Amino acid sequence: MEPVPELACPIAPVVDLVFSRWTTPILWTLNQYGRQRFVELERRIGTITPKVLTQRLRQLERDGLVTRTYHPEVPPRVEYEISELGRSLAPIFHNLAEWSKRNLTQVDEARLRYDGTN
Amino acid sequence: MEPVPELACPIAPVVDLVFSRWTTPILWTLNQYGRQRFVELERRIGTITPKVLTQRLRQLERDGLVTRTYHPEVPPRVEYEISELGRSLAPIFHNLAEWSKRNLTQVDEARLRYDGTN
DNA sequence: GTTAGTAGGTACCTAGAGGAAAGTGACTAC
DNA sequence: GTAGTCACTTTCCTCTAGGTACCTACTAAC
Repeated sequence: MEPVPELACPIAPVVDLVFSRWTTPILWTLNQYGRQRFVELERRIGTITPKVLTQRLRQLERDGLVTRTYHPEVPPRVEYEISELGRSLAPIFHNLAEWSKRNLTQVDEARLRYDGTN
Repeated sequence: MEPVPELACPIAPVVDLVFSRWTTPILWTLNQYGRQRFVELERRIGTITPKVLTQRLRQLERDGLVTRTYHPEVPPRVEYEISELGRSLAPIFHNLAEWSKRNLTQVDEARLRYDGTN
């Protein structure tokens, strides 16, 4: 058995890309509510700070999952939209939501069982 | 674990469950190579430390995604196996691998484009 | 008697992610 | 002339996940 590096797990890159902190709610919100402005995102997600929201949006833009449109008005207006590439993740999100709906109670039960037997 | 502002995002719980740090390679390895011992997991994943591996395995066991079998021999033997519930994630892993294979190059291209225009 | 192997446990420590709060610039409405 | 809006930026600070290193009991084998 040869030691296999962590990259032997072929989904590690996409997990980093899509499921790192805050990126999932951002992508979900953009996918769900369509093109929206910075403050709309901020308010919908609720507890995210502007600094982190900016960081994550820049990263998502760099990765090509989100497109940013700047309107040089006063006050400035910036709109974010999920890209074609980002939208291709929608079925996966849907699968995850389905799995959640079907199996999350089993996780809760397992936890109760585990905590009960100790 | 953390305050739950991401309630607007219905997949946040399952993301915490399945895609938090180290859990994905662990689940993937168990799903790919079947039932195995602690050291086998350790060697296959490569860079994980025993402390963290123990922590994550405990958590996965508590969540019902992994089953642990202890054999009181000398030296002790413990086997880990993915549970039925854990195995139900396999299609999602497969989807992610497919998405990777099909779209990861587009992410790389997007990054080059982004870095090039700045 | 000391080394190796197993499956961890424990104590300590550090890097870095992320939160809080205030600032910015250009303009408008009151 | 002051307050408010927007989309951030900057500075400072905290917290904790994860890494390092060492320890445990038990036995066989050398």
